[in-house]
Amino acid sequence: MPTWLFKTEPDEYSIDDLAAETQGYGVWDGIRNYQARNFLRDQVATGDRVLIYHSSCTPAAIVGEAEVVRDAYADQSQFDSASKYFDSKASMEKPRWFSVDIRFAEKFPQPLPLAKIKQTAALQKMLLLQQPRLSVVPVAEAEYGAIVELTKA
DNA sequence: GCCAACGTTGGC
DNA sequence: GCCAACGTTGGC
Repeated sequence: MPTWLFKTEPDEYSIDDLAAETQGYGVWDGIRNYQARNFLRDQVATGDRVLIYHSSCTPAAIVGEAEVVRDAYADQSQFDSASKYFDSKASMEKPRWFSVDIRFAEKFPQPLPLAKIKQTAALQKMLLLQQPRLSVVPVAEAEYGAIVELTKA
């Protein structure tokens, strides 16, 4: 199964918020970047693993894992004029943005901070480092394995 | 809060 | 289709 890394600002929506979802899954919406959108829409699929990354906080870190439970569908927030994610150029017929649903899997005993990722030889080629502003990023199998090792207690 | 990097918008 | 201006991301 492919693995992804999704970024979120914990002040907005943290892995704890995901774990606390009473419906058993969280709606991953609000992605407003075309490259990230294309990954979500075209490649992210039910069953894929998702590493959850907390950004804009101290320390920025990979904090846990989730699983995709619903393939991409139109992000409802683009149609909501009251939402900060509203997009006047999007229509029901032609949605511009997509969301997926994910289910909390686990919180790592030891989060993996960005500084540590930068120091780890096996993780130097992570797209996370190459394209620091992308919020949905594929993770290579070997990288995933290295990350799992580093997040064990 | 600063600022570098980079994505988006819009006039021409 | 170029490119300047502007906005956003995100680490520090």
